[in-house]
Amino acid sequence: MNIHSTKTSPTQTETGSKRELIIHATIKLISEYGFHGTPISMIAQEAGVGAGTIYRYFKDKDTLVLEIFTQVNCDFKQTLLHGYDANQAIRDRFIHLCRGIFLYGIQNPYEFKFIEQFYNSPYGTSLRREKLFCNCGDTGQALPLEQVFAAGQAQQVIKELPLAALIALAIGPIIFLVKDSIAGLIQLDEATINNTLAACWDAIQQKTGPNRQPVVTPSSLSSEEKP
Amino acid sequence: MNIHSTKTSPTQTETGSKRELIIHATIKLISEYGFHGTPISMIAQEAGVGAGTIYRYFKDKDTLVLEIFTQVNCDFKQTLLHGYDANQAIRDRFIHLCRGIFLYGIQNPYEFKFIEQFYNSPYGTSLRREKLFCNCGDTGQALPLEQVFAAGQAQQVIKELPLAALIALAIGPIIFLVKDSIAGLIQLDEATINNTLAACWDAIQQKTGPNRQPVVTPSSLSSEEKP
Amino acid sequence: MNIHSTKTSPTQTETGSKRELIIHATIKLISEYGFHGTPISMIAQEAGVGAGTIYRYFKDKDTLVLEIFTQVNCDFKQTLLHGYDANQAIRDRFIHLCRGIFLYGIQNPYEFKFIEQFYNSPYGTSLRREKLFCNCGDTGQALPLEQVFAAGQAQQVIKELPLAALIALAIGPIIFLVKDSIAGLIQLDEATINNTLAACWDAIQQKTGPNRQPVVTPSSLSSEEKP
Amino acid sequence: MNIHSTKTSPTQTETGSKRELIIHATIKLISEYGFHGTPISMIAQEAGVGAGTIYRYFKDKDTLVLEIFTQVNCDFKQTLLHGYDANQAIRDRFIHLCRGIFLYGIQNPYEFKFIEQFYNSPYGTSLRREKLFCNCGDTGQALPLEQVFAAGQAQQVIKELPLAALIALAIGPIIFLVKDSIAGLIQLDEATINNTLAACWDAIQQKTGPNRQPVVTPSSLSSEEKP
DNA sequence: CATGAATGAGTATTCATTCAT
DNA sequence: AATGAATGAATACTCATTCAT
Repeated sequence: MNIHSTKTSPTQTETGSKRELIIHATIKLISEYGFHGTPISMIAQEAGVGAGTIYRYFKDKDTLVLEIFTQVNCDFKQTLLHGYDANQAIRDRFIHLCRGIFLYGIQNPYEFKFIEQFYNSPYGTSLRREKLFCNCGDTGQALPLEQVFAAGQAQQVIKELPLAALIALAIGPIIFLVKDSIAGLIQLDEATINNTLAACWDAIQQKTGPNRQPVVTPSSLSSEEKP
Repeated sequence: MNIHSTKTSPTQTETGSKRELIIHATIKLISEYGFHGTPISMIAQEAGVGAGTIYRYFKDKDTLVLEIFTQVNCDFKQTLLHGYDANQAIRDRFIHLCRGIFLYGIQNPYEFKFIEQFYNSPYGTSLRREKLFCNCGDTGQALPLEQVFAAGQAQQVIKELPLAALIALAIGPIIFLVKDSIAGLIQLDEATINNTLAACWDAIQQKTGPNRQPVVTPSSLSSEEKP
Repeated sequence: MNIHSTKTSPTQTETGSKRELIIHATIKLISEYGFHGTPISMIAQEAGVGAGTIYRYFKDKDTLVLEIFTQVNCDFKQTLLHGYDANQAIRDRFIHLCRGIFLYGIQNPYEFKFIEQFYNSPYGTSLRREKLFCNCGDTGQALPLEQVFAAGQAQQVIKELPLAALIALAIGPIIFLVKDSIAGLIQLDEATINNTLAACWDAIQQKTGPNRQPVVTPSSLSSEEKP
Repeated sequence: MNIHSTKTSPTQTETGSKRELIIHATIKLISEYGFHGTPISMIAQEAGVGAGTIYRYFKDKDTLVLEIFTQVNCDFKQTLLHGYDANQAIRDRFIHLCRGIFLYGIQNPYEFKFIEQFYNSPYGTSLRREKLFCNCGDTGQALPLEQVFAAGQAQQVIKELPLAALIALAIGPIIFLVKDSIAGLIQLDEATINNTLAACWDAIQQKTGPNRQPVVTPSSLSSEEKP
């Protein structure tokens, strides 16, 4: 399951070994230097294979990255679903999925940054983050986090916000924090993760009590001032 | 500082001189394709100038981008501080700053994505997002959002989370949503903005009432259980 | 006569002033960096004029250099003839001309190196050093040094060597030494100059005494060894 | 050191591998046009290789030229020492070394001019011609020609002139003549070479007989006359 | 006349891709 | 299958030359 543990033996009898080496090298380097900042020759060197060899496994550089993204993204999604129980309470399901993102990012920093790089590139403009949780085999059914939100709204435990906003409130802070963590700006201990997850829940949960507070809105989108 | 004397020339497209044309083209293209994905020749074409002309205004490509970033980032920060009153309530100040990010992103999509690209590039690894709100002239004092958080924690209206986490909870969702908005995935009306801002506040505010709920933590970072 | 002494006044009323400034700058820079290593812009800056101005005085860069060479070379030749008396003894005439080269090189290092640069460039391949002493207005008559050599051979005071060889023996050492002097590798005092000139004369003079010595010539041009 | 294994391949032009082709082309073109006057593309074309290929063998243009110079200069020096016997008479040793320069220049015109170009370029300003005869492996001991001069002066067969002057008198004419020869201005037969070498010896040898003649020196370097 | 901003052809260098071994 | 030498198109940058002011 862990991609990095493939180093079984020094001999190259392992089927697909080279392919894996190439994939690892690509993820690592592109996560750091980006698509255009990572020459094929660098990938070949990091992978310990000849440059020409890469073209035996992938048609060209674009295909290489696209295929790797598909695979990594799929792994990522499946990781999230591991231990997921659709019958749990809304909040538990929410926390489960979001914690999964946290953990995945911390444990797979290269893959995490690779995915981010991809979404920030022209490639990722069409595909969008909303599809982050699309099913791998693509059965077409609604995605887990969306299901949670929909169910939560039906039960009136989650705010009546557009889906995109809910996703942003849930995922935005996590991506942000994981990046900082990978950059070494913060050491994410379990307490911080838990508290942050709880805070994310606070952001989206429908509050019932009297401490709701309206937002003052000085109509700032339009440039004309009110008298 | 401006090479051209900005005299309003008879021709009409002349608005802002070649330097401005180059800057605009650079922001637009790099915001979409990134630094390495944007050749100088492409910038020249988009700006409608000769490639050599760019080098009359900027020493090299690096300088071009760095100078533009400095300027754009400065504009951005000053926009945020416009109308900001440090004597207002914590929540109001928080909402003011965060709304500013929203509005800036919506009104200046290229600049917004350009800043994002920059922070995600090797350039931006040292500079970090935490410094997003640093002062332009750099008086050295604590940054506005950090001040709000510090003051809020002192007043016990903001959660006791690490600064990085608070920033993530505040800014993460906004960046995420603005990107989706720029990508055309969501139409951000004022209600959505306001509600999202309120939700961000919910994420960081210290709750006092009885509806606090602990997070179940299945100790997922380390494999060994704590007794 | 000295080109460098044109700095009469700071005001630019001096007719032809700009032209002279350009010529000075060109000689200085090309003597140091060579033709391809000296951009027009650098010449303009050194001369303190606009780049476009150079094209008011010279058609293009090639013409600029060619014209300057012609002028400098002419000045050089005329300098050599200053005080020259065709009625003096062969040796005196020889020494006079050769000393002139020495002095010219030491007093006009930029011009000297400029001429050298020119001869080492593709330009100078057609023109050749044999024409170093050609007449300025080109009256077609034999050149001074050649006349000296011819007269000397007629009087049997100069060796029966090809003209090119005599010129090489006379001028080669001087050029070599002046270059070293300009490079700061040797301080040329008058004694050294005089002694070197005397040595040059020794090289070409027809020896009459018994201390003539044949050269052992192991036929080295062809690769086959003698048995 | 040689990338290619120099195996004699079936094709015929393959002599010397791409690296050699590049080196030859570089020497030929730079000897004619100089460093700045010789684009990489021209070298590639002359060598019959792709421009990119050059960079497989040399880091950049500077390295290309520097490496070639080192090699050519080393070859040159070793050629001079071939058959050299430090126990011979001063004059014989002198003639041997100087003849070597002659022959090398005639047989390797491109290499000869390449070396000249190099010494006349900004590169060669630090390295100087005086080091022309430095040892390849650089044992640090005095250079052959200098040794000859020193020994000759000790034996009072060579004039008491500064070393630089002696070198100039010895080498200057040869370089001059070889250049003319390469330019096709003179056909150097063995007699001319031998006689020129003898003349060079005449220039530096300490004369003992009565035909020494003082030089009239009209104090030309400084304007003030000595009393 | 003088200028220097503007330009595009030209230069050094890199890199995705191919192909002979 | 695997390699990496070879390539040329593409990229950043320079510079001779022009021309509007």
